Amino acid sequence: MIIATWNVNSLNVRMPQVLAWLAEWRPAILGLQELKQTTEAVDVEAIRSLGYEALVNGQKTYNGVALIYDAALGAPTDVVTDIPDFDDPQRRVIAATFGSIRVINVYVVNGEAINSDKFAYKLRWLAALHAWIKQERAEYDQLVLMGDFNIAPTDADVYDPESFRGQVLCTETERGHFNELLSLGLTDALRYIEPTEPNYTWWDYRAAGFRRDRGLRIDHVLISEGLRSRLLHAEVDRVARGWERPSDHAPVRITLGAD
DNA sequence: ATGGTCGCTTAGCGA
Repeated sequence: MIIATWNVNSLNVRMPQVLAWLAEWRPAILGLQELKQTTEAVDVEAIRSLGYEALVNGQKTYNGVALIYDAALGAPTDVVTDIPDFDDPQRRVIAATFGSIRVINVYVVNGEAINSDKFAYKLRWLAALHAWIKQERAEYDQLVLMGDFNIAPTDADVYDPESFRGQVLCTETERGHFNELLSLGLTDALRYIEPTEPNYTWWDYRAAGFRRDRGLRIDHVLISEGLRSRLLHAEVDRVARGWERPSDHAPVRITLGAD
């Protein structure tokens, strides 16, 4: 089974691509970020027409996340749309349990610049996420934490590490938060499968970033031990990033074998 | 060369 994450940068614009991608890859579960539309505005009927259902946590203009899942999986349980005990008007979280697998889909705060209020918000957000995931890890043996983390974990995940040194997405503080999540017993699936390839997931629209392969690996799929034993494959789908009118992010998908 | 391009909403912000 395939599980995937994709920052679509407006679901309104990207819905045709999402539908084409679902039809091509038939993932069991697809986490989306940056819907930029309200829950009510999402065209769930189009998703249903392909045999999928959707859990949506949207808002107007900014943020917004969804979990699209194969209807054959049946109804998910324990749906969560907020980090517990963390007051946040921004819609950045959707989690649900599908059979034995707990899936948490996040759109981590970008943070703008290291001296900004948004960066302070990012660090508070990551601390709250860690506390929550610690609890979830205790409760669920098979857990997926995926999404747009807005963190490049190491210099190997950056096309020009020197130019990004100490900059937002690449600070040691953010990388520390990412490593704290791994310390909860999670494995970076793409790094596990591909230890050395850069595997960028985001390229700036500006200055022909994709054509020149000036990218960062900031979208991740983290899996618990109970799923690492089932991990067969992990891959960045650069083809979708090359489509007409693309998102600035590529999908990341992992393949799990049978229990 | 210190910008560039998208998307949302309509001049400026967020990424």
